[in-house]
Amino acid sequence: MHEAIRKYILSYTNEAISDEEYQIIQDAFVPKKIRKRQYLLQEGDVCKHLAFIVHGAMRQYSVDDKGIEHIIHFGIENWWIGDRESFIMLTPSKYNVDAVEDSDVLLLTHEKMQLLSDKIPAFTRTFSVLDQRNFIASQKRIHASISLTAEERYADLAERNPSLLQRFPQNMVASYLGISPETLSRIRKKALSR
Amino acid sequence: MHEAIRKYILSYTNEAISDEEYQIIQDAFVPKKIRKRQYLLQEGDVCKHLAFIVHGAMRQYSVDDKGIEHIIHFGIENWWIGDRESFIMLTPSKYNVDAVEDSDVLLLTHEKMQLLSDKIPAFTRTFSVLDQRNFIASQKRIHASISLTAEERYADLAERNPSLLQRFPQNMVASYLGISPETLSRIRKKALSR
DNA sequence: CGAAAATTTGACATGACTCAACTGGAGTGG
DNA sequence: CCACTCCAGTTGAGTCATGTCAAATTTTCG
Repeated sequence: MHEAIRKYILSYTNEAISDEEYQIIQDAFVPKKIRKRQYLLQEGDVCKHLAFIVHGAMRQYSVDDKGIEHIIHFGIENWWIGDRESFIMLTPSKYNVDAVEDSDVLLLTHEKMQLLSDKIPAFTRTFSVLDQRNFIASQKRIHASISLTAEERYADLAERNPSLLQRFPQNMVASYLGISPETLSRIRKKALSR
Repeated sequence: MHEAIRKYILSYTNEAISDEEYQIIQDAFVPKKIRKRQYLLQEGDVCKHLAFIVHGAMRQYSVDDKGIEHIIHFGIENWWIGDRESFIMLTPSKYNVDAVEDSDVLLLTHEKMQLLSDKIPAFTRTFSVLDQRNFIASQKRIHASISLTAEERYADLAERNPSLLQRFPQNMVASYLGISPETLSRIRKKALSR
């Protein structure tokens, strides 16, 4: 299981990881199985762990006054999930995180993350690159949301992240795009006839 | 002018900066004046500098096929501006960055940034905190855009960032919120009568 | 197989956009 | 310093994209 995180870090930095370092990493990450529909984080709790998804599919979402879910983040293999705001600030989260498929994750607490950042340069670099990529991805998503129509946003997602469309049910994709399930259904129908 | 960046870094890390370090920092940042309407970055160019705004107001935006501008980022004193994607990936930018008021900025190239990251721990930490904050801010903006109405998004911005409303003309605020200037005008009128 | 959930479809409502006209203030040149 | 222009902002009318609600259909899964 821990092998996954090793490969992941190696994919971000081309310098080697020593056995000692690998040991530290192995101690820092706690493996956990999360069954479909089980929560990793519930609204109101402080997000104590970031989770590295080894296998499975998860989502981060809020629920509004009307009981409607708004998905702001999907996670599949080799992605991280968790509420960064709550994790860093130690404030109660406004979000829920749960599993959409049975998932295997590696949990990392804030303290362990500090530890890794201090002791393992390759890890520091990995996280800094990750932050940058996240920033860029967020920027793209914001741009899409203020400048594209629902239809264009769907096409954009289909092109950029086709795997998400296969992995998550359509109503969740609609929520992620910020449109109603009915609208997404109609958009897809229209897209087929091309 | 460089004093501003020193104060800025100190506000992010409570450890001191030595005179040598300060010298390195001073060498890394190139001051520049940018007049209102002048470009810092034009679509198609690679973003060679991130700019730290010492004084002034700037914006980052794209222009669509219909010639409509979509503002994805505002910058005022003590904020950074530039297209991170282009800056990091060295790809041509899809965005323009220009000054909304006469501005004083400090320019930082990618190489200088690497240099500072390597040599000055306080700087590394500053940037890592900054990335985290950016990530959190982006997350909030995405959440707002998929779950709130135009009216709620305006109220949200007015509460979170009132200074932007005073600094930037209304049509730009509308663009930033992803709504038409007319709609924003109506929303404000409605908000007044409360 | 049967119940529950997801998706599709239709009819209708509405928030936001577009286009156009009007208003007022800021900047410019004579 | 005034007259003129220009641009931002406002307002109104009509349209369109997307949402809402409800019913029908398909899929999933116990």
